[in-house]
Amino acid sequence: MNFEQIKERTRPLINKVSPVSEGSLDLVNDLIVIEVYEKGDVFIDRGKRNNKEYFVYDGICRSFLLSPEGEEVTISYFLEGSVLSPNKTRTANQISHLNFQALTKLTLASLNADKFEQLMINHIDIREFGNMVLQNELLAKVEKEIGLASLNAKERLILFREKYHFLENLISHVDIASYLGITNISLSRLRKELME
Amino acid sequence: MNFEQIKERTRPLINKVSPVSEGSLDLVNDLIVIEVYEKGDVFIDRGKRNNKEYFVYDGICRSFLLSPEGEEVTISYFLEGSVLSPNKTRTANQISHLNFQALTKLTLASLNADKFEQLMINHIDIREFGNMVLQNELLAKVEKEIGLASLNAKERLILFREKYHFLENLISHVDIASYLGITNISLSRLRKELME
DNA sequence: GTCATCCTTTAACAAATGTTAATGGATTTG
DNA sequence: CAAATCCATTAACATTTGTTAAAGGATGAC
Repeated sequence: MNFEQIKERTRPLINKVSPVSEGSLDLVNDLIVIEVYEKGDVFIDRGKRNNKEYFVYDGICRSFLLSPEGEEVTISYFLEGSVLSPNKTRTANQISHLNFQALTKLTLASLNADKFEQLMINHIDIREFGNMVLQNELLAKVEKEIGLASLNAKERLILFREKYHFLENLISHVDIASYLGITNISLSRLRKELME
Repeated sequence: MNFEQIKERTRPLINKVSPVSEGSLDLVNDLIVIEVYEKGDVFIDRGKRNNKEYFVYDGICRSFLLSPEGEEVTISYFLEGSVLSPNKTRTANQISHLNFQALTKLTLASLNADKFEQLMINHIDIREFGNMVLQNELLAKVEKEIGLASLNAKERLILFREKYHFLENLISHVDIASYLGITNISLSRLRKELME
């Protein structure tokens, strides 16, 4: 992928969040390195060092963690054309506290997080973009939290479908169930119930 | 409260998160305005403008939202000596998407968020502090999310007690139950069960 | 001090969700 | 093509959690 191709992929992705000037777009694109992963690959490991920011060009991935019982809990899904959680929010001292896994063939743009932070400091539009990513991230978390705290599983599944309808036929139901906070058996029951 | 008194209150609060130089501490303290609220007061309203950062000097408060069914859901508790969620994470266009309520008599240090952001941009130690606040905020959310998604109510209550043991005799059980994602009747049952 | 109010507990029953195990379909491997 | 593997579904039963209603206890108003 050459610079122009990268630029044309990055532009709508950034502008969807918070538009930046052409010059700022160039500065961001200068940092981009393309990474490609296969379905199932874990590309960020909890406990390991990571100092990158990521844009999702193609494919779907998820963040997950192990519960105290050792089961994988899906925290978030990230779709094509979205921005991964900001580095600062998923690392401490550059050590990741989450795992990220490709759920399909995955093409990412990765950027050095320190250099991107410098761009944020020096350019108000890039800063605005970064802050918007952060806000959206938190908003999504609060929404999910409210769902988990105040809705039953059926209502959560209905909301999930509104937001991620296409995922249900694409992604393991075990993953989706852990995202919804239920077992995959319960998920299966609810799917049946909602078909009638 | 005079400048020196404010400074001596702010110093440990900030240093606990990420230490800053004496000069930076002065710059932060220059922005501080003291606010005092009574138990029950809602001091940030969802949908209303807010452009402040806050430190909790004394007392306890919570953030909450209304569920689709119109019930209050407690999102987080903030204790004495802690920093409220960063403005950027709880507002969009300066409009708050959360409510914040004093659960006891409450003394807050408030700071203009734009001026504080400028301090973050210009001073690396203040920026580190701000970023640490952000990280801690997200970490707490992810922890809670995992709890809600993978533990049953009894296990969540046990974790809550480890983290906030003193709150249980101080705060309405209705609030705590909504934080745990259960009804107050269930909470009462679990309390009894855990006493035996 | 008594009444009123608010909060917590308890009880009885209903509904939702979990657990374990078996089944069936789809996909991959050899 | 057959065997093996993985995943979703189903069933039966146990457990957890919710709902509604009533009762008890604490607190504050008058």
